[in-house]
Amino acid sequence: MTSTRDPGAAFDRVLELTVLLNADMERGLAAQGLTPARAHLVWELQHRGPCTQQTLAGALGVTPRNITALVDGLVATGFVTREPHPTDRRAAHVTLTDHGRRVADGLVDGRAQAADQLFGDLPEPVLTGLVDGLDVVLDRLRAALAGAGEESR
Amino acid sequence: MTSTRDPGAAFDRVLELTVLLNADMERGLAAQGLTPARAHLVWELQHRGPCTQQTLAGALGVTPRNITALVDGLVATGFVTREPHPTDRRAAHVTLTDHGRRVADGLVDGRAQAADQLFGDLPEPVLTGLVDGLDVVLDRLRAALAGAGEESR
DNA sequence: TATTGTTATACTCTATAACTATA
DNA sequence: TATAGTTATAGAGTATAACAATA
Repeated sequence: MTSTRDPGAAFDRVLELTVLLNADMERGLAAQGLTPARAHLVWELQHRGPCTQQTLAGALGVTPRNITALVDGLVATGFVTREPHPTDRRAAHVTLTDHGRRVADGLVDGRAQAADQLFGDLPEPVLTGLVDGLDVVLDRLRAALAGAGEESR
Repeated sequence: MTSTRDPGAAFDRVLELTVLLNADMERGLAAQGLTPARAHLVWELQHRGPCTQQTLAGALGVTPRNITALVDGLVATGFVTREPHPTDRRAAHVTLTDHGRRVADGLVDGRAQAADQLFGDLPEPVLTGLVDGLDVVLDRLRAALAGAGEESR
């Protein structure tokens, strides 16, 4: 018999949470006319201000070529523009449009609302227990990933 | 000042967990020669036994056309075969190869190991607190998604 | 007439490699 | 010579629509 307090049960819950959370976020982004990859770029842009595509490639962890494609899409849909870089004529300055900035603000708000909807008004011991548990699991996961990174070096 | 026990902090942890977990799973699957979508199909196939592409389309929640592509890829890489359906000559019976079955068994094991690595040997109050918190959050999320589904009807 | 799977077409995300313009 | 971004090419996942074979 399987307990609801064994490692497998906890893992199942976390997996379901990731699936549902992902679905929820994609739905919200699509309503704004954004894909997850494009939203990520918009998000970075709002936090860093206008920057080059190289910078964005580093921030998103993808190739410069991929950034070209993402920016193309965001330009076509009116979220960003490619401005001339003030000092380097090779580079482009990617900049949020007014619309892009409004949507980006909405993403920040939406994130706060989602956090509140899911975790607001939790009885104090429940929230504390959850956060403590997550911290332990996150530490273990980071350690495991770092170890795997070492191996394949 | 932001507490580490507010809704935003909990949400941040959950998001980081989903990102890291996803990266870890993709890495493991890639090592087996599987993409997430193909692994999902293999997983279903192992739990249901041989079945038609229509059935798989329903199980994975994608279009039949997409299943054609996924099965093409899995046939090419030796995980499954398309057998003639015993009774319906229109349909294909998608079946795991020996290799596919071995890898699928490995996925099941890997999942159990991951659960143990992340959640095994947790102090009882921590595991209990975590599972209780996740249950509450999952309920809220399911309710929110159901509500959103209603609206767009 | 309805169902199963495929061909045709298209969009998105992603990568590598070769190339252009500029530093 | 090195860097920024693009063109060229490719693979994977996803979708809709039209069509063939079979039920």
